[in-house]
Amino acid sequence: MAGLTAPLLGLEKKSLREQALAALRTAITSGELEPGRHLVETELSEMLQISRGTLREALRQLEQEGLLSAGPRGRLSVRHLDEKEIRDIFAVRAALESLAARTLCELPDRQHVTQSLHKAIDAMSATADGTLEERIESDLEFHRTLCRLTGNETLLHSWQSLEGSIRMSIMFAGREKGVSNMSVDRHRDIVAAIDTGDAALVRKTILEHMDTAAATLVS
Amino acid sequence: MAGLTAPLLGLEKKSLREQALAALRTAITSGELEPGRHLVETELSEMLQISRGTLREALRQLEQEGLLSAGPRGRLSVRHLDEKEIRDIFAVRAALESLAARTLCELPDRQHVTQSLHKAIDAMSATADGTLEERIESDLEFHRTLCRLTGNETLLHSWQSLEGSIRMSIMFAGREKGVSNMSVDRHRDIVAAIDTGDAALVRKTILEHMDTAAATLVS
DNA sequence: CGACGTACGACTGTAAACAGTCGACTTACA
DNA sequence: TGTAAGTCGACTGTTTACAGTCGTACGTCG
Repeated sequence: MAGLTAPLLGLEKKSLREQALAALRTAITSGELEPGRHLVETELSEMLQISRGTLREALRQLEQEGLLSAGPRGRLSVRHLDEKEIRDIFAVRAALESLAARTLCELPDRQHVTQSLHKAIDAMSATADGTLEERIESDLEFHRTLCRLTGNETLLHSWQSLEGSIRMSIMFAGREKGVSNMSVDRHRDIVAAIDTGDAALVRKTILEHMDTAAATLVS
Repeated sequence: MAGLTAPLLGLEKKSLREQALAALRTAITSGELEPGRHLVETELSEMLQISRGTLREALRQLEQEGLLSAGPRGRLSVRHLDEKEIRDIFAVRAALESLAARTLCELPDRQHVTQSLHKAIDAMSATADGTLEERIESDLEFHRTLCRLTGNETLLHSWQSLEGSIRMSIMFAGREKGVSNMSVDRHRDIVAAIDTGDAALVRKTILEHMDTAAATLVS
């Protein structure tokens, strides 16, 4: 019975709160709920067919993820990201992923690490001709894997807290700029650097990658 | 009428949710709610004299801050930190504060920055003979200020998301180890490094500071 | 004409009630 | 005696209802 993970676990029904959370995240990053838009609880709750109480729990979570900003009297609106904020987000992201990469260098079996990362890169190649959304997702998947492989749960959690903001940055700034910034080769460079085990090189590679990405979005 | 900020804003009553949040944070970090303890919503809500709905919103927030961990069926318990997790937390903290310090180096007016930081250090000196809690608070206040002064809201937010975990680490691991790790001098070194504007030096100083702190807690 | 007041509408804050699920304990039966 | 079915209690998930607050539009009085 061991090793039968995913398929059987399909029975576990996600709570409405989680479903609402996912739906709202998607709605926001897809632009269906445009930045600056005021969110009215009663409206949303009947759109999503859930009660306000349940909705509010999801909203709190989104608020803390930085996708929503609170105005006076608890008034929520979709966060608007200006160029400075995007730069700031990517600076934090760079710091986190830099830590991740450095940590991976010091791991005993880099074998498994680079193998997993190559798999993620292959997934990116597969979506290279897909929609913007698909390419963004596989790109983020790579970077999330980078953090997960460190085994540092706190690091992964911090990164995921930022993930929504990152996705928003790319989607909005990227729509006009015609982002092609998610090159597969760049990611191979990162893995190669990790493979060498040279922490300084890895750090440098990641920081450059982030700088490039951020510059593409705001320039 | 301009410039009359703080005193007049005293009227703003915090919502019950925020009060509950603060109360629970305190209860957890003070050890009143010991690690591993199961939290029962109905119990807490009547302890705090608030409804479950309001409480649940606060719990979601604490969950995301990493102070609570979710078991099966949404069962919440106070998170227990082992030594690896403490090291992981401090690694992320180091990455964030390293970014903060580096950013401060590149700021136009380091005058104002170092001035504010010296003020925070003075506050630390003032509580040097106080209780463990007081010293921890003034220590965290210094590091929070470090992040705030960068002007990078995302950085500050990420750091604050970690703050509860940091406080927990110090309180629990520190209780037995008799933490004296919050030396005022160490912090002066950091400010001095920032004052030089040498990013590499600053980074090194911060990382050493974090290493020392983490080592004190887990060794 | 302008300042003040007032009634109404729109939302959020908060509370209380209902429903479903899991575990523990008990009981019946082989 | 051991095992399976059944019942009870304890929680969480979710919904519905109520209260309070702020803005707005309109009306009144100076």
